[in-house]
Amino acid sequence: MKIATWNVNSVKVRLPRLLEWLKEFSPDVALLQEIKVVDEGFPSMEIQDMGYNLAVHGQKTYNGVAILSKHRLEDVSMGLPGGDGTDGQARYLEAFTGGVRVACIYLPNGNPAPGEKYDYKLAWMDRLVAHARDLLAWEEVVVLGGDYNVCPADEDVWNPVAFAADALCLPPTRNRFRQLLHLGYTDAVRVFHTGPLYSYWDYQGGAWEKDHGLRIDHLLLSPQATDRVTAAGVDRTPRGREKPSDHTPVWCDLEV
DNA sequence: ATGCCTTGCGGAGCAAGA
Repeated sequence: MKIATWNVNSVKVRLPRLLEWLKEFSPDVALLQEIKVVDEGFPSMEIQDMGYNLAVHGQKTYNGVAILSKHRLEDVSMGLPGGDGTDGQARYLEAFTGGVRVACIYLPNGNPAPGEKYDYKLAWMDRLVAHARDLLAWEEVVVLGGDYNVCPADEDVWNPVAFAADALCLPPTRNRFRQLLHLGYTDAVRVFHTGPLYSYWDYQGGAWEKDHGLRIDHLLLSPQATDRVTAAGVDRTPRGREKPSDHTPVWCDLEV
């Protein structure tokens, strides 16, 4: 079962890229972030025609997440628990599909740090850690995938010195990501690959051509999912195409 | 030091991204 995450940076603009990638890569489950549309604006027809069921948690202009699955989507819930209903940003969507519980995460960027935005990021991460802990009690095959806006280690940054004070790399950010690992979640890509590996390249300054990237998109696996993972990686192909997203898909294969 | 690019919104030039 192939599960992939991709920050598409506007599902409307990226629709041709998305459709060709779905056809070529044919993931069983696709977790999309930054769709930047309200639910009614989502290109449901085109995607359903390719054999996918949909769960959409949209928002006007910013954010927005969606889950695409070839399997039935059950137990769909919008929003990260613990927000007291005050979280107006569409950044979290969860569902059970094909025997796997999947979360689609668009974690706040947090820049500039320090500041209100960074405080929001850290608070959001604390809520994620708490929810991730709760999920473990069910002993399910869980995949927490998405744009984490976290570079877990220096090897995930093309220039660690330049990014040392960035919200994606600051110690409080990395500490919270590490809490997820300490709970028992596994960074799928790092099971199979060592060394520098990126999932995002800035549009500016020819970052893609110079391979000036960051690894900020992740698939975290519960112990039950880790037992079943057979492969994982980054699919760089979509980033090199016409009108690309600045992110590229990250995927894993589970034997379920 | 700043902008570099891309998006949405709205119909110019910001805000936001990372």
